[in-house]
Amino acid sequence: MDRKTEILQLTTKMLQIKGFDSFSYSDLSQEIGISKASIHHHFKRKEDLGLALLLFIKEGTLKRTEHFHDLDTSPWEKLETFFNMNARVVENGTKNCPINALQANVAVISTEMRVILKEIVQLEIDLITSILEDGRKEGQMFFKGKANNHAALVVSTLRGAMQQSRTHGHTFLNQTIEQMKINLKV
Amino acid sequence: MDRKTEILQLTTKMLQIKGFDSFSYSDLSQEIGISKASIHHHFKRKEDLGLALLLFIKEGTLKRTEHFHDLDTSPWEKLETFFNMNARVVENGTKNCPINALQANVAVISTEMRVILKEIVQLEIDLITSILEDGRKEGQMFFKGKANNHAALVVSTLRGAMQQSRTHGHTFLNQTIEQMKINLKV
DNA sequence: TAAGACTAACCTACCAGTAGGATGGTTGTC
DNA sequence: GACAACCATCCTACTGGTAGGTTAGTCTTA
Repeated sequence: MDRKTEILQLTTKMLQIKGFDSFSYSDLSQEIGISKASIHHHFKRKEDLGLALLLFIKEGTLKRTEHFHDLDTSPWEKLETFFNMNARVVENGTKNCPINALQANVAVISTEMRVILKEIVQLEIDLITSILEDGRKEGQMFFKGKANNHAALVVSTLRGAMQQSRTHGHTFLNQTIEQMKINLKV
Repeated sequence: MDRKTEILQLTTKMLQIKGFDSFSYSDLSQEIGISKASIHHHFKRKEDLGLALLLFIKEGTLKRTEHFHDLDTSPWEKLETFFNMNARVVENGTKNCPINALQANVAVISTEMRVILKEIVQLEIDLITSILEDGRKEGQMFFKGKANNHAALVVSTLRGAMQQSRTHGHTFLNQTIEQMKINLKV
């Protein structure tokens, strides 16, 4: 793995634990074991690092989204996979969801970063929209109103529960996901 | 209004805009128009300020919760008041919900702060639980499973949507609240 | 030999926090 | 009423430390 990717992965971790404004180039350099100036060599300014991070996350989200479309499983299985993937991110309790972390820090990140952040969230909403549409079409899922609106609700709930789990523990997240599933049953 | 309260109110605002680690005593002193040392006089360390802030927020939440119990309105009206109150907090788009901000910063706040933060969230869940129970008992609301679990879901959704509205705008929050209300209709 | 990766040493700006003192109002005592 | 003791509030000036960022130069590899 190249250094740039290594830095981006560590940055993701730092973002999840501390937030964008609360980790430093010094933190990164110490953990990786190279000098602070070396991090600056790869990402001149923290703003550049932030932008690269967002593109890194977006790429990952895009790949996962495409993977979902290729899957030959039922809407229910897809939805559950999506929930499990997200639950795993905050599993050990110390890490926040990167999207949540960035949205909380919206005031201290650049406009460019904000644009990509919005695109990432939209990718997820679109994915859930198509899963919900398929689920309803096949008579496996039930919900009122437009699929798009309900997808926005599902993503909001998941993100909110991931955040609440930081104080209320991981079982809180699992219970909330369970309740969402109960609500979607026909 | 005394200085201490003035500082706490400004701290709440700063927390909402920047996050707990990203505003400084210097920020506070400049906005209020007294010296940095004077802020330290009132709150010796930032940790003390943080703790006082949590107690300040908890007191406010407690008062509001009690106010709800005294209200002689329908469960639906209560729920709507609760939603509107929260929506107003993030209305102009620059401010985050303080609870969200603190949960995102859980790693950089003290254990004492975390305990109170959890209590505040629990107060809200308990309030919504009783509103939902009343609503179902009176045949005005419909939801599956336990009221407590659905309340956790409602609070998570609201907090999540408040956070998402930072990138997706205020209409996103309104639509999500609307979808929640649709789901609760009999 | 040229480019990429890396480094020590440094810069300025800002951070939380402290020392020591000025101001002005309140309270107790004669 | 006058004086002293006090106390909350505020100030200037400072500390040690860390932030993001720069410079000028070395090492390594294709």
